[in-house]
Amino acid sequence: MRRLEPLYRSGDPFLSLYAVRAGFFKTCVTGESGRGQVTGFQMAGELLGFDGIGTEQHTCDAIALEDSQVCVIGFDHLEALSRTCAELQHQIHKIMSREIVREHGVMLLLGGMRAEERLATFLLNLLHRLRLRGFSSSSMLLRMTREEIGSYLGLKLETISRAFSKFQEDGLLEVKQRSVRVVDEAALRRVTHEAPP
Amino acid sequence: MRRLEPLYRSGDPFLSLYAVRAGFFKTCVTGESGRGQVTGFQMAGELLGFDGIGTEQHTCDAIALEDSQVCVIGFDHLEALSRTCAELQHQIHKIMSREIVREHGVMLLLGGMRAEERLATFLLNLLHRLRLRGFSSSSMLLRMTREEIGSYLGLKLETISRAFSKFQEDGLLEVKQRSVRVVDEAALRRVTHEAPP
DNA sequence: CGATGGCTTGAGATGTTTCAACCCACGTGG
DNA sequence: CCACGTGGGTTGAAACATCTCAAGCCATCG
Repeated sequence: MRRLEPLYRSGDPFLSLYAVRAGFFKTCVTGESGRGQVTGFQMAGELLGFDGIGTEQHTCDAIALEDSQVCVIGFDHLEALSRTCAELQHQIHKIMSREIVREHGVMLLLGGMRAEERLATFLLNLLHRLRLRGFSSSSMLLRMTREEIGSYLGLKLETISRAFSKFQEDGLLEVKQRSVRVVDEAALRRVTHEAPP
Repeated sequence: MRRLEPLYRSGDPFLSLYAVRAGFFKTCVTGESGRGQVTGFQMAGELLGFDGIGTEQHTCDAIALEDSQVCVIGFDHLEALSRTCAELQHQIHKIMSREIVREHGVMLLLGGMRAEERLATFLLNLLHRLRLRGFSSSSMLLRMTREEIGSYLGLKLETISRAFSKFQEDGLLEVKQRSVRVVDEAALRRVTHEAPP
């Protein structure tokens, strides 16, 4: 599928999970008040669609941020299969549990952290996930806009932009538009650890 | 179990889920930086412990906010059982999915709402859950402190206190310590809907 | 009855948002 | 091939919401 195309939208009937085979997605919810929020970014190897199981309808939008390929996993089929394979069954539970825990982390971030702390946490998380996939360098090409990062982190795009500039001034990053090189990873990590009393 | 006793703590090995039979709990995570955050409140009929499946260890603390009783559900047992009963299996998936969706809602709240909007949303959600349990009145007795509400909503206790006072002044609530009577539910709902552009 | 934990309220400090202007990179069509 | 339009990004100054600090109040319990 092509960039900016939706994989599914809030309200669509839930039939399948999707494994990202290649590409990059964002998921976003829209509240009653029309306000929207990015709830996550998904890259190759990650699963999408768990939000729909509870209500038989998807409750958020999944949008491709670059041309992508997904593997469709019929959920009925998956449930049937997992009844015959305890290992598979357990894996499903683990993946959903990890999603819950990941969101706890986001709540911690949204609930108490400063802008720079949020961005540093976000960048380190991205870096970590890229490394798990063998991109062991410290450079990355962001697939999302400042606005999308801001939405995810509960900040405005201007604030994200300022934080990037600050990190660059302080020699933690080299930022050229969407490309980010982590110059001083230890210092970036320190930013996420310093807690104001 | 008695008030303020932990049902489980972060780091405890994961063995079981817990169904709240009676009483009231909070769950809270603690980040690297020592910062803590309440991630949810659970009342009778709700399930606790899903955070532990992914890592075989609990990743947050569950604390009783009043004397409570839980039903322990061995997870191995539950998985075995659900392999023989598609209906049960599906229920488990649904419950976990709903937990994920609930957290999306909290992210929306933490990411973009104003203090009063957050508190109004929180109170309406509590009211809703109490009504599902047959407490159809518009009064409730809060089981948590202002500080715990604040932690959950990403605000300081003083801000919660001020928001309560404001709602009282405006005739939306009657607040006497922990007891809250919703006087104008429609107006409270309106507070949650007005979005600043 | 005094101590304690929880709650309220005020005033000033702080961090983020808002508004506005401007810049830059990229792609398109003349 | 260049000019221009557009979406995304940067930066500054002022407005705003929440936090911080501090003082005081109220209920509960030993």
